[in-house]
Amino acid sequence: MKADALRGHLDPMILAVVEHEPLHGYAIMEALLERSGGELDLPTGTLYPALRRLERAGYLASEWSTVSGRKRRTYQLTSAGQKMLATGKEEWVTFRAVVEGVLRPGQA
Amino acid sequence: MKADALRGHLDPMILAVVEHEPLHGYAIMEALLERSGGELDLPTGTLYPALRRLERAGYLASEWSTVSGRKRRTYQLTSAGQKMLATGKEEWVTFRAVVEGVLRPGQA
DNA sequence: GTCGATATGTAGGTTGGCTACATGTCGTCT
DNA sequence: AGACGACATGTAGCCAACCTACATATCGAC
Repeated sequence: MKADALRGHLDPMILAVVEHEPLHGYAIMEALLERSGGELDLPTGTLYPALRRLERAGYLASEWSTVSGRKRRTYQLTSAGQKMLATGKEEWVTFRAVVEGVLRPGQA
Repeated sequence: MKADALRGHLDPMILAVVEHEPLHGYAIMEALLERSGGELDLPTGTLYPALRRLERAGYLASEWSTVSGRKRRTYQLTSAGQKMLATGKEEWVTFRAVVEGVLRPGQA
């Protein structure tokens, strides 16, 4: 998968994995990897700046903790984040329709 | 639809509309608009540089003509472009699976 | 003779995902 | 003891591509 393909689609994906349970960065990485069937292996230079961006925008809130000697920053969805996620899901459906209308991926 | 969403997906879409008939830039714009149900209205500052990029990369070949006093540059798919288009379609299917695996767009 | 559709193009800004680097803990194996 | 891999977080700087805004020109209709 090309790198640029993610542009503009990563944010809702991150919000989606913390929708039902707060997770820390590393766990978010693992969740994305698992939910994508091993395809989405984000470098830390992508994930951590994205998390800070989403927090600065008010879609996530974070809290530090220490688990067995390791520091964790756990993120949870805010209510603004919940709205953003809903919007993102709708936009994805539109986007998919646009691409498939043009691409007709089933056709040779 | 957010601007960045297109990133990395536009190239195969352009190749797709000239797959079966060569078209000039303006006609490509209209074809994209029509196939996307009016959603994909590309600014010229996006389309024309993209066409030149695709030609420079060897996926399109162009030819000038004049139709009722107006100059047109008509693009057609090369064999490399055909391969690229096929690859692009496959990558789209993968990408869609990744996003939907993470997003679960049907769920509230 | 003005305006909208047709037609093509460039310059420059922005942005977000990437590479590469930096730091530190913990458990396991040898 | 110490080396190594998994766990855990982060920054600096690069770059591609999509965008806004601008520039140019023809044609038909009003």
